[in-house]
Amino acid sequence: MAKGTATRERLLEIAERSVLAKGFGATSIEEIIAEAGITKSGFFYHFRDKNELARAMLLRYVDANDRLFADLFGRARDLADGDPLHTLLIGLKLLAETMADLPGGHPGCLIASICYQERLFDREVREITSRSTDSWNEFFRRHLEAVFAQYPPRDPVDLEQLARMVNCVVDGGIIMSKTLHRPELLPEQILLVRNYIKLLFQPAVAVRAAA
Amino acid sequence: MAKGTATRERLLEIAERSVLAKGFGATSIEEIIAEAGITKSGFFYHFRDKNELARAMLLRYVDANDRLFADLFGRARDLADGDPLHTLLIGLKLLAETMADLPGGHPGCLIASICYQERLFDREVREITSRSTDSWNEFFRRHLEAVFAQYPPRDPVDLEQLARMVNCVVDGGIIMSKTLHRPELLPEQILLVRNYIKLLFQPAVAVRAAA
DNA sequence: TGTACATCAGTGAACGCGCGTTCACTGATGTAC
DNA sequence: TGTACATCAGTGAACGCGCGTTCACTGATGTAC
Repeated sequence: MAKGTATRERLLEIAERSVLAKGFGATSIEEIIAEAGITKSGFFYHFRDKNELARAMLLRYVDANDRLFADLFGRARDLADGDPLHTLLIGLKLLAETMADLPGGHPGCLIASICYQERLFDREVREITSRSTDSWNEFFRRHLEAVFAQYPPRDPVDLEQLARMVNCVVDGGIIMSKTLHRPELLPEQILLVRNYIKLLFQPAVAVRAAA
Repeated sequence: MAKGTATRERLLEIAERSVLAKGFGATSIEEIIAEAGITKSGFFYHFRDKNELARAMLLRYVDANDRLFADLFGRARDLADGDPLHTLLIGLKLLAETMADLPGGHPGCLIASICYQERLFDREVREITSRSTDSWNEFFRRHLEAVFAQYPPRDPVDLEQLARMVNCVVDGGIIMSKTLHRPELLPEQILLVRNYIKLLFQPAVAVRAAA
């Protein structure tokens, strides 16, 4: 990695931590560069202005999340031998375990942070947040549709709503974990929405046969 | 209402709107007083400093929410003739309807906003957020325990976790509604977690008898 | 292999502006006697 | 009922500090010929 790229990456990482702890408006360039050990002009060599920092930080966050999801659910599919219900259930379990293993708990969701400070950002940043939320909803909807094709639900259910519920529970779980300083609540909630999906789609016979 | 009390209330209302739109750090006293039409010194007559504004704003928000919940679930109990499952299901339906009726969608949850800017607040403010979250969790847990006493769940379930799930779904639903500019997603998600509770506790026989 | 030039990754100093906070003061209303 | 005083709900001016941004400059590395 080139020298400049490494510095830029460090700036983004410091900025993300600070934004999740104090918000974008209260995160000053001054403190970012203090921690990074460069001067203010060095910062402006990498980013035209503060909004470009926001954009770059957000893209980095979304990308990391996309890769994590693809990795976890790719491994889940391998483990499930292609069965869609098992893939989804194993994927959610892996997600819960990953969240449980984060030292100090989940640091926070940048999308949620930005949503509570939307006035501070330009249209482009806000569009990235809604596009990536849509894409995560789509991700779970596709998984649920594959499940639905093979497993009739025991209750009528809208798959789009259920897909959104997974993301809502994750975002809400992060907030509750942070507010109560109880990191275990996020994985707990992920496993709970997983239980709902299991209850909806897993045939009662299979449960008894497996037990 | 005395003159000063009305001004103070107006300041808190303006501050809350601004904090939910831009965050506490980016909400300046200057713009609050501009909208309220008083001078900066007038502001400092009502609040010793910015942290006292935060405290007062948060207490006002928590209090309004407590009263809303008490009102909705009080009406629900009347309508349900004391049956705990019906009380909870009707209460959640009333909650969803209330959220659906908010013009322009839910403005945001102050607790969530503060959680994404915790470094900006003193210990007292952070303690209020965690105490009120605990009390809302308790509120749903008590309702669920009353249900559990009369309706055996079709699946083993931890009532504390389920109580937390309701609050997680609400907080996550608010974020998704705000991010995607789709106010209908919040009531949709409340009804979905209501469906989970219904599926868990409502006896299959009763469903058919009622139909 | 040496030279000229371009690009990269910054430095250092200065800017104007808005921010939170303080202080001395004031006119209107309430209260004691 | 009048007077003295206290409290309420502010005004107006000033403060120092930190913020985001700009600008001219620089030493190290890469590239063309």
